[in-house]
Amino acid sequence: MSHTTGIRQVQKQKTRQALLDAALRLLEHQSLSSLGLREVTRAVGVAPTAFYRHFDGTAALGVALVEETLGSLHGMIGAVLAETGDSEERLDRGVELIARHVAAQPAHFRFIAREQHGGVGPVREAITAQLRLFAEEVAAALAAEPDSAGWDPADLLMLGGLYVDHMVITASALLDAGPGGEEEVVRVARRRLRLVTLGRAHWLDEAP
Amino acid sequence: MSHTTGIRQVQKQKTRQALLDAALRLLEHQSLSSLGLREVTRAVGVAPTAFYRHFDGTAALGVALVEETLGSLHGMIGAVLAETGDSEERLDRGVELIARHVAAQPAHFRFIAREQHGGVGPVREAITAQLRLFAEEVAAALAAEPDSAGWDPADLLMLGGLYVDHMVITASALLDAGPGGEEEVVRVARRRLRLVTLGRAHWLDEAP
DNA sequence: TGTACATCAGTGAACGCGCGTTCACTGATGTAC
DNA sequence: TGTACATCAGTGAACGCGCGTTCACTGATGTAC
Repeated sequence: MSHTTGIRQVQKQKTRQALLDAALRLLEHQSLSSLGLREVTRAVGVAPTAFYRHFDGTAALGVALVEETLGSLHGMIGAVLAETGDSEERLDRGVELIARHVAAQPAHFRFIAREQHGGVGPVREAITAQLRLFAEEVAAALAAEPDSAGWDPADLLMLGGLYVDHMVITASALLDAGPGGEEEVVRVARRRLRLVTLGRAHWLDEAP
Repeated sequence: MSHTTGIRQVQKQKTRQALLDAALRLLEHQSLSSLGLREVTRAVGVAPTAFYRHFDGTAALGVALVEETLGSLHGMIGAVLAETGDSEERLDRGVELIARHVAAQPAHFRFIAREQHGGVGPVREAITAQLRLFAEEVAAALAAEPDSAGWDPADLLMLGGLYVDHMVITASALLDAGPGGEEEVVRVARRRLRLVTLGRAHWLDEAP
């Protein structure tokens, strides 16, 4: 049986986390494909070779960062959308939730936006898979609403994907906006969401 | 007075274009920040030092690629949107226009999607500026339609930006989809656009 | 048209540098008895 | 509890390699007269 609280495991975990943190900081101003293994270990203060005790290479570290950023978010968006209140209130809360998360972990979301279409295949695939999961969660939350009666499940997934893509775009726009421009970004993001919600309300008006 | 058709200028232009073409091909599987100057000159078959006769560095080459990709597209989208026919027809044509362009120049659009949030500042800024121009052009085209009577110009720009972001997302999705998945991507993209158009039709229903 | 000089796109050698990866190692932590 | 051995996270030297950039150059093209 393995001790999960042994000094060794704790120390190893600490070093691993230090590597992730240092990499994330370095990735604020460059992309993963140009991040050097030695750059990361130098920032942490360990020998370059120590890196291999934790990751196969920088691509594997990138995949771990994807998990760290998006893994903890599952369920949160669905929870907000499942709250009571009218549509407008809920989407306002959704935008605020995203704004809060982005503000709390800006570097994480910068990384996701940057690597979503970046040059490192495994990382790109990990992000795509996570965002697909979010789209499905949002679709499931939407399906539970009375407004969604009569909707094709594929169209609900389409809508979920639209919300998720909007989330990523908003996060990225918030990061690109200076400290002063954030309010404007949030304002436009809300109006975009309202337009989508209006379209949703009239989706079944025409023949399918 | 400078001869613009001199043998020298023609040859220089050819080499410059060869550098751009080679770089674009190399960028299909990596991002600009990891692209090496020597890699590009090697692919073209000139000495590494020849690169400096044309570009300050790979960042400057990236900015030139942005211009090459998006510079020629101005006006085209606005022209499609300004055509006669109902909204649905026009947006179908818009999606087809994008699909055709992406299919015709896949590497160019891969590059734009990849570097839109990439690690090279000047390139990111060039792409943002070009996309902003597109959003304004779309907004201007929309403003000319009877449907847009009573719309706040800022909201029209919001809508234009929504269409442009959707264009980029669709282009990227088309590239990520295998040869078989393209139809599904186009189908979903059309439904997303229809939903946005529905929202647009009911935008003025509520009090502003 | 012919000649003499100027321009400048592309060359090739050379440089110092940081990279990723290998390897045998060390010494603290963990385990068996 | 104490001892003897096993594990394994982190070390540090070493390697070959390709990188970006510099520099003085070459020779075809361009220009002046």
